[in-house]
Amino acid sequence: MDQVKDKKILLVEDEPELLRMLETILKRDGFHQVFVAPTVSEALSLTAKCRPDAAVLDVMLPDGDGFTLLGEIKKVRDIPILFLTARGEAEDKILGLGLGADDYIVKPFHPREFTLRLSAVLKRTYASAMKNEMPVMTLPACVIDLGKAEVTKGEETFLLTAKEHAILTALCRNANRVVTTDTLCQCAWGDDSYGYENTLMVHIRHIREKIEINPSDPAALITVKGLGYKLVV
Amino acid sequence: MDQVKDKKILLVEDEPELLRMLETILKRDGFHQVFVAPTVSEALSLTAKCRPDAAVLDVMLPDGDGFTLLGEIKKVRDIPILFLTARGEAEDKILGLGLGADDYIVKPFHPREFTLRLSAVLKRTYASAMKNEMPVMTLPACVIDLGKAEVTKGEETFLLTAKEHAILTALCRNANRVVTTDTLCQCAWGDDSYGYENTLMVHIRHIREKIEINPSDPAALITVKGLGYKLVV
DNA sequence: ATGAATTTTAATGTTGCCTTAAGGTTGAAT
DNA sequence: ATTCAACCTTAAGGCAACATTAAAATTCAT
Repeated sequence: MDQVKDKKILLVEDEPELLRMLETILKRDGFHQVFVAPTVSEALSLTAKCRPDAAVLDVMLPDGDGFTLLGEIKKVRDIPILFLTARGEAEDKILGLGLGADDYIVKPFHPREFTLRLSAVLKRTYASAMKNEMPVMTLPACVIDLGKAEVTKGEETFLLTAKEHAILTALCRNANRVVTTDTLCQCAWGDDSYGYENTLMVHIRHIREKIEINPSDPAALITVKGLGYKLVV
Repeated sequence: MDQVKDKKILLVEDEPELLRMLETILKRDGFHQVFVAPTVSEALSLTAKCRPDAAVLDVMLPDGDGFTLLGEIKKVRDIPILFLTARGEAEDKILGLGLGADDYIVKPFHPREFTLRLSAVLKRTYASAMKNEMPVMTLPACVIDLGKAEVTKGEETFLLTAKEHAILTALCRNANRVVTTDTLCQCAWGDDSYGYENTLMVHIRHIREKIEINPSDPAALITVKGLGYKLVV
């Protein structure tokens, strides 16, 4: 459960070829929550919508430069920021002056160096926060973050309610294994949980609405008739 | 007075030519307390004697490698360490695995990049110590300075009271994650904190009045019904 | 001791989560 | 085909959890 790889990365780069390459590298090295934007304006709206945990910015962008974008992002979210730059291109500006950049990487770069620097920055920033052991589950359709009590599906994130959180926690802890209805009820309502089977069903539906692509044709939260449910990851 | 330049730097490099170059660069860029050692053993004795504030280690050394030296140094002093490495030379080991390196630089490098990275590492490590242990959080609407126990929103600055400070500290330490009501009560009132839930709510309101644009429509201090609160940054 | 600032209590208002319940599907067994 | 059981879906109301406010109690500095 490498928490670093579960962080949401915002990639801002206008050159399509380089963008595709960066995305491929990230995905290959295990980052599965990558959001991309080719312009400053799109980057800002994405930041508001997806709440990334770190951003990688090219210095040169079609509708502005990375420095001002950094300022805008930092105003909204205090996340670590990594710059992409050509050799000699304002290197001292980036790290030296207090612009707020956390690191920068010089083009052309070794693919691994990219993810290494990103991981290092994330580790520094979130080291203390990552001690907490609430798991992050990655499904094909979404990411379930029990610590944040939220699930991110595509570009929207939903908050989990108390019951949903309790039920999903039980399912995540037993990922890929069937959890009986009784067990789930106990997790959500305590020992005296008889009579909540119907209510459980409603909550299952609500959870499916948040984690499934098509809630009526579940692919992750599978019901096993007569037994209970299982979360397939 | 630039504190960073006053820090003591330990340089461990066996190749005389490169060593001289590094020393020159450091001196030229204002670092005036530079200690050098060509071997692991000498580096260790120097560490004990001079108590450096940061170390720059070559990966390859005549009587051992930089990794084990890192371990030895970290055992004695918890200082930031920067690695010198040739391209491709065990790059992933250095940053990827939690070896404790704070940064690394690939040979051959731009002279200025060297001091920039070193400065950045020093700033990161000692920035909080130079001011105060307490973190500063930047939210869209305000800046929370726990060290000063104040929050600045627009043009006005509010002081935090003791309870507000305790609660906000717990929330900041767990930024973006849900903190249960119980935990918050414990942080503010100690172990025997049952019965303060209502009081907590009042304090939450007061905090919101200081950190939110519209305290009645919170954007940063979010309540997660049935679970607790989370501070979204 | 006095007054201001902080914390707590308590009473009332509000919200949206949880639950209920009614009707619909599905699939297996007869 | 019919029956039955298990599960699904939906919407609406109740109620617990949270919000809000003001005033009382406490603390603290002067």
